[in-house]
Amino acid sequence: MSLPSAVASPAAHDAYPDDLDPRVEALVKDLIGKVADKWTLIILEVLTEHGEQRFSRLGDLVGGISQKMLTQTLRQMERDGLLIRTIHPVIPPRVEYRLTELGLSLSEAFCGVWIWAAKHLEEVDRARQAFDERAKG
Amino acid sequence: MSLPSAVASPAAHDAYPDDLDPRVEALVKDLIGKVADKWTLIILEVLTEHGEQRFSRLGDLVGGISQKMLTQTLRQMERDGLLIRTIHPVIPPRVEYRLTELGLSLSEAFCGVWIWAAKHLEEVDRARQAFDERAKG
DNA sequence: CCGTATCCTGTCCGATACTG
DNA sequence: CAGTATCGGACAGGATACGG
Repeated sequence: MSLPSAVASPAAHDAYPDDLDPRVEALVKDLIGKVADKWTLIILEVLTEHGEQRFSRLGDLVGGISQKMLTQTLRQMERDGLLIRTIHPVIPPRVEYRLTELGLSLSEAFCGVWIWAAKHLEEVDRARQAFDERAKG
Repeated sequence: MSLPSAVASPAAHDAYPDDLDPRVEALVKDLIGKVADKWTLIILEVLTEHGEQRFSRLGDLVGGISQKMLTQTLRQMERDGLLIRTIHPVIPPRVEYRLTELGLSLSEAFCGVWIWAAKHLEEVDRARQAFDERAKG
């Protein structure tokens, strides 16, 4: 996927696609709201990095997620077509999750955000300290 | 910002930066969790597209946000160094918000996600219908 | 092992009213 | 205009127990 090149306008406006239809825009915002969930992001990253995984391993790799939230988030992602759930009829049961093409494409779209977070971690931390200092003094 | 080129590995792993230190990884996940909030995303987009804005106009442009959430989200973003709040000492009071360089860089990182959402809106919708159909039948 | 069901607590978030 | 304060309903999300 190639991003539209930023033009030299006063405020870097045109990096975003202009969806003129306000109804479409509302839908996009709504979709963003669902898909930009913390756990969804992390699961996308884990599955991208480690490939297909079974339920419990996925939970370990994600870290700090309850079984309930893991199930819930995985269901929503499955419903949205981001991943496929495969049940192997063996004992003990074995369920594996893997990204679809759609899921992988979303993961790639989020890639820049992960890089941003890793890169600017300390800068954000400093900003917070400065803010808190000003608020306190 | 240029993304690292995806290498031809089995599952497109290496698009993500590998932060080996688990403590750093935890911090990154935490930061993602805060920054990937729905309202934060939309405010980033609005300020990127329309430039510096005052409080109420911002609320209108965002759409569907309560005054409380707007204030709250703006404060957090200011604390994180994503935007600057300028108070003009006039009557009636006039407060303007504009992105910092940091905020703009985050906005750019999210750009790909907006494009993804706009592009795959219908695909997600179809996936949901198919899923619901299977669940019902 | 992979869930679902239940309970319970905290937090989100809108509505409303009030200040400078 | 741009907030702050407070209330209250809804829901997120953890802990636990149980079922297939």
